[in-house]
Amino acid sequence: MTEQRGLTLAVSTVIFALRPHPDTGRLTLWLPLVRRIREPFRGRWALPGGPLDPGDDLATSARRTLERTTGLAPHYLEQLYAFGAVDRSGAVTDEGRVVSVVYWAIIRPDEAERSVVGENVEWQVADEVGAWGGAAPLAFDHDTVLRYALARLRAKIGYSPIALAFLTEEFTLAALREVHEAVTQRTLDPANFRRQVLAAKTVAPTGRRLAGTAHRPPALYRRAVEIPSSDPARVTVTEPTHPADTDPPKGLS
Amino acid sequence: MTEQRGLTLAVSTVIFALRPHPDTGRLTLWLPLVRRIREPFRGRWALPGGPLDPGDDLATSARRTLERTTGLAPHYLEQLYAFGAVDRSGAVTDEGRVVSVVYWAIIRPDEAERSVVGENVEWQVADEVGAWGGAAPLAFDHDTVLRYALARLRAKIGYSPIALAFLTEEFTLAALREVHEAVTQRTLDPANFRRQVLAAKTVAPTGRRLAGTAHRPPALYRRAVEIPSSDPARVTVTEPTHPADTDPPKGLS
DNA sequence: ACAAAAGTGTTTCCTCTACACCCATGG
DNA sequence: CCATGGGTGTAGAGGAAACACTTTTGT
Repeated sequence: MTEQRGLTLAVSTVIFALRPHPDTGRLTLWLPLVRRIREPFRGRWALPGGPLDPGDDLATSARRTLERTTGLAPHYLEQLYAFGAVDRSGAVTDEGRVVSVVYWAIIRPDEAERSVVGENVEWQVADEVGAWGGAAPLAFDHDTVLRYALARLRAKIGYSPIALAFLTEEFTLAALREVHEAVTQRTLDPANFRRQVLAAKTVAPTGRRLAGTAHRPPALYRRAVEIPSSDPARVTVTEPTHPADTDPPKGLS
Repeated sequence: MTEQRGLTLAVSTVIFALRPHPDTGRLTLWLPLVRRIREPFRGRWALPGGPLDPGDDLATSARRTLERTTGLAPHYLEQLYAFGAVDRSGAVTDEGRVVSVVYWAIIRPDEAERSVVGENVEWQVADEVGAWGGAAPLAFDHDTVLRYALARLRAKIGYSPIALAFLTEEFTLAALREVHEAVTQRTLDPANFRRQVLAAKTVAPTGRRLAGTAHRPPALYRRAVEIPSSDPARVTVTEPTHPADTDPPKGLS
């Protein structure tokens, strides 16, 4: 096969972490954005990323971007989608066309705390970013990308144990519930949530309890399953995946 | 951004259609493969595809491949995954590395009938192809790709109306059930299947009936919904996707 | 009449939901 | 002893699975 002139393959990453909202104090999704210092879209915020190094796998490139912008390694990393519309950089620029393979990642808030925020890197509230968040549009088609990543995260947390990737080794069921509530933006019944989680056997009690809570001390739990990879090369025969996927609920339709 | 030497972006497509199995006569999944006439993997079967034309969108490229190999337009087309392992062509070849964005498609059997089968194109039974089917491995990492596409199709048919893409304008509920049975490889209770499909309101009766059946004439139905696109640019605010997709069953976990 | 599939009814089981209620700790 | 969340119990609604039974055609 011949090389294609005027075509660049880039890898970008949507990096999610949970932090309190600056106004309400409620736990919400944040992500780091990078201010563009060159045309096109100079001055606008964009997802961190860069051209694919020919020596790197796609996921490796995503990890590298993550390390570069936050200094961290992800606790979950999944390919989101390949975006390749001809006009996705606005008009086709002189430098040619860019196809982006986008990944999305989850990092833990305790680690995000000590993340090194570079000069043109800034953490922002996911739902208040870009045109959909009432702010200036992100560069390229990154508004669409971010919305799609949010949709995937919010769908997938419903049928996959990825919520665990937001938590430290030991955690209470209340903390796990707060992750679900923050991501899906709706409150859950603590009693029913507890039963569903325990029935799924994705967590196991450590036997220890959290002290100093001004109420009955809650039991501590740990992960009882590995957070599943959606890498096609690692998927077993019986298990499908997403969902891309995006995966989705139940029944026929 | 600068161009990357030694890196080609290709688009391949997994094209599914349903036909009777040559031995058992039961409805099964088939797909067209292309015999490679050049190194690497000369003589081996491969998924149809080719390098991305800089003037084409990714989906456009997939459609072009489909038209070239079968002469047809798909009734369903969805991006599957971007495969980019450094060594996915075996060793890194002289021509350099190839990253493939893979799509999967559904075409109708009545159309597949009159599909033009070229010299090095052959329709084969999906589950009997490649190393997993007990035959010679497919070229590149196409065994993995095909298995992933099959998993996605089999998962997605459970929660999305894509089964309709295998059928003509008018169809019986038995025909729709046979599509589900052929794809998932398990039999379904006709009574319960009927109720689930009707409750989902994805089909509507045409008022007409199918005659000449050696039994009570079944009612004919038509699609009552568009088969949803999973293109991120077309996804609405409320609906997630896979899916990735691949999406997946219900409940927490 | 009989076979064979269409289509309806019914029972059982299981899960999800809502919400009442008791438990254990800090102040 | 009171407030606060942790944790358990339970009754009702709804859906899925299994399967009996009736309907309508061709032969």
